[in-house]
Amino acid sequence: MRTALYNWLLARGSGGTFVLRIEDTDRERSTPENIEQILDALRWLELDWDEGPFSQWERRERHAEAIESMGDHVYEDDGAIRFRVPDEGDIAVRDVIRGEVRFPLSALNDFVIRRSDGSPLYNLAVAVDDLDMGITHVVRGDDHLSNTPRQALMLQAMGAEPPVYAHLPLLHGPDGKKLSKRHGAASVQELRAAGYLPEAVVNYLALLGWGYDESTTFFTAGELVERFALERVSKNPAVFDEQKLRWMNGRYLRELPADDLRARLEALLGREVPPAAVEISQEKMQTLTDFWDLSKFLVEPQGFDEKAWRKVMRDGAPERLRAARVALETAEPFDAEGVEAALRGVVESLDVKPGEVFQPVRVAISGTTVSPGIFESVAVLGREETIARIDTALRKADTG
RNA sequence: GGGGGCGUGGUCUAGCGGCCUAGGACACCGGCCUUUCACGCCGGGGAUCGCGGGUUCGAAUCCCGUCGCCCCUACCA
Repeated sequence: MRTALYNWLLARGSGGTFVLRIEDTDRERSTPENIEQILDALRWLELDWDEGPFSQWERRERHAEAIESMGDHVYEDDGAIRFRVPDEGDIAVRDVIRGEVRFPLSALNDFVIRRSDGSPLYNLAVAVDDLDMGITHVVRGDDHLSNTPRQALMLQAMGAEPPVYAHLPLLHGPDGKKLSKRHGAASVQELRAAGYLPEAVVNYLALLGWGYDESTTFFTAGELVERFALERVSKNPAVFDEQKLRWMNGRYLRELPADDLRARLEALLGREVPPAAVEISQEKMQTLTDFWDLSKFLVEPQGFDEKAWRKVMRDGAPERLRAARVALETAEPFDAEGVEAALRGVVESLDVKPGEVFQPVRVAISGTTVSPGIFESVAVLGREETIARIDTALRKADTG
């Protein structure tokens, strides 16, 4: 995140407490709304931080004072204030990821730090903030590296030591373009809505541009705090790979206790979900939103998917379905084991392949060819509902 | 144009002069498991480490050059 959270966070890591400025990526001034969005995202990710005061763009007196303190490093130009960059020499920026980066001053023009209308420009605002808030670390996107000498120059002119910088490699989308709020990054919100778990997102993000050793892939938040080091962050931009995130999310999902998973599903879907449905879907979903696709048929009848119907309901399938119906009418007990015994009995007596009985039943109750385990699904649906849906399917088979 | 940054399989990475005939993960392909789809397990293809020189007994790792991509060069952030 970058520009302008314009506030600081207290981050606690193994290295102790340091004051960090986090900037978000869009090149627009932060509004209270998008600051709130960012904070909301940080809360969702369950990062450990304390919010500091926000920067005040409208601190005209303070900015005037700062400009004053820069003496003849600044001058007026047609109402605006410019910073005077020496013609010779160079300035070094200390960056924990890139090392020491030197910029020849001859390449820098005198730059405007305050507009003629009195408003501060970004470079001035952050330099003053860094000084006033005692910022020790600035962690932001690589696209700001070239801006750093200007900020360091101002800090120097104000008689202050520049903070430690860490310029993170930028993230790109699969399209190769920079990932921005509208693509994936605002994404923290979008990722949440798409059914990703915060712990999986944190784990995946940590691995984008960083690796601990040659084989470790999974990290708890605690391990990350302990092991993550800005010094080890890679220097080159990374492509955000949602497939890998999906995979990782699935791994985290399957580790979740069933009631925890259900609570998260209910929070996301905004409705109650049957514990049994969660249990039988857990091993098949990769994201929370997959659950609904997988299990909505357990909550209410779904229409038949035409493709699935044509693929399964042919070559005597209705007859096998009828046989299954009969067996299920008397299956006892009506749980996964009982249902399995009944349906396997049908398979045996008809002398067909298991799938030839199971698939028609699956389509009958779920409308599709993809669902959780068939015995569990039938058991969760209950005898009455299962029979009713089979009857519906049989009627369709007769008429269609 | 000037300045800065970056360059390991399709993707994310490990690697910091010999343990690299370049390791792991996602994706892909094949097999096993199997009631579908997944999961899981096993196996496979795929990288002359952007390119060219140099240093060295030895380089992905050090140096130089070169090419490509990105950033800054705004009274944007």
